[in-house]
Amino acid sequence: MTTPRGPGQRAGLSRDAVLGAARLLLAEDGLERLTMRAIADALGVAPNALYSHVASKSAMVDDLLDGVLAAVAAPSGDDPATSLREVMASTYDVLIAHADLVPVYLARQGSRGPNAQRLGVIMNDLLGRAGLEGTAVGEARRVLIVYAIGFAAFSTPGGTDPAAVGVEPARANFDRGLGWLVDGIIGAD
Amino acid sequence: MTTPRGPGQRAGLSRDAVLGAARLLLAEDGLERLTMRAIADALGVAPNALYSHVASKSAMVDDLLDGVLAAVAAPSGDDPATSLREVMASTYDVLIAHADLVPVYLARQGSRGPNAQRLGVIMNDLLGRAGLEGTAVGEARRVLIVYAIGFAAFSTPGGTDPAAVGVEPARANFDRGLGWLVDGIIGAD
DNA sequence: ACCTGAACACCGTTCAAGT
DNA sequence: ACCTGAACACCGTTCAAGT
Repeated sequence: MTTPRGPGQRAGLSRDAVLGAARLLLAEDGLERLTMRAIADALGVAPNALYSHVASKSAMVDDLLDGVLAAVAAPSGDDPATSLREVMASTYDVLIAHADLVPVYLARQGSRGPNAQRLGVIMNDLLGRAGLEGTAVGEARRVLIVYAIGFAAFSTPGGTDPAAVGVEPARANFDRGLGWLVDGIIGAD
Repeated sequence: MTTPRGPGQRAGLSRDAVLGAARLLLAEDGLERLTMRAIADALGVAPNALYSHVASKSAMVDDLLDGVLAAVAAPSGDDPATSLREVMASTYDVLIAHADLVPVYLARQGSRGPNAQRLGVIMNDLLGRAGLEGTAVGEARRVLIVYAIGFAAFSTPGGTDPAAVGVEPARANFDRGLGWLVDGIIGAD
């Protein structure tokens, strides 16, 4: 019922509005339905109007990925091993809450955005306080990140997981493997 | 220069020919260029001709995924822990050799094909011989599978890996984390 | 600067033919 | 049964406008 816009008439769009619509669409319809045209539709604009606010779909998805990581809680306690388990478990929970994004995350080998960097610094600090030095820090960090994202990818509720036949809930399983890794990392120093 | 075919004239296509062309295209041009139309082009047929031999692109990719796993070597020795490390390392190597497929693998939560099943049986046997029982078997299996595929996803040569800054080669890193996991799995029984 | 209309170069897939 | 031509319902993105 609204009067259609002609060329040059503002729609009140913004970068945040585009990202918000994208997040909503992703949560409701999943990754396959996340198209520039669907986002534009949800915002009531022409598809190409989005390109005034985001450089490309790929760049937009990158921002979506890093934005998710903002919800990862920084650990609070003193013990590095406990904190390490906490931050990885929080990462896992956040990823699980955005299951559709996880394969994309893997495909792009993680994020390089501000939130990913923040988590990297936190992990480096914890690993250092746990006694690791030099290349061992990056090595352990990679193992932990790989494990958290990899496990999240295999814990999405939708799919029937071949590796999960007759297995306890994924979260308990995740914690168990995480414990093995953290013990190995700290013991192996 | 070849005489163009009309409708009804055979092109000598087969299911294996289609899969072979798909594999070649994937190895040469990567996943993004793996389109039904490109495969048809490589085979010199119309795009829809492929649908006489494969049900859909998705089913074809599933077959591609499982086919890759045929190259995973079955372990030979007697010690279950060593065999476990061997079969996971072989899986990792095979996945690395097909880096483009790894994110797809994650997105589909593994394969349910014959090769994936064969590996599952091998792992169950090894874990059983290592002393695991009941739910612990599936649990440990999932952790190992997740770790191998997840690590492979983060080890593709192309991308700049944020978790890999100042880190030793991926294979040595993989072996190290794998050792922690196998030790934890067997020690935790 | 922000938006539209139209277009370009693609996709996977289906359907009605032809042999 | 196997293949083609044509078409359908999509994609992301660009370019030349208009205000």
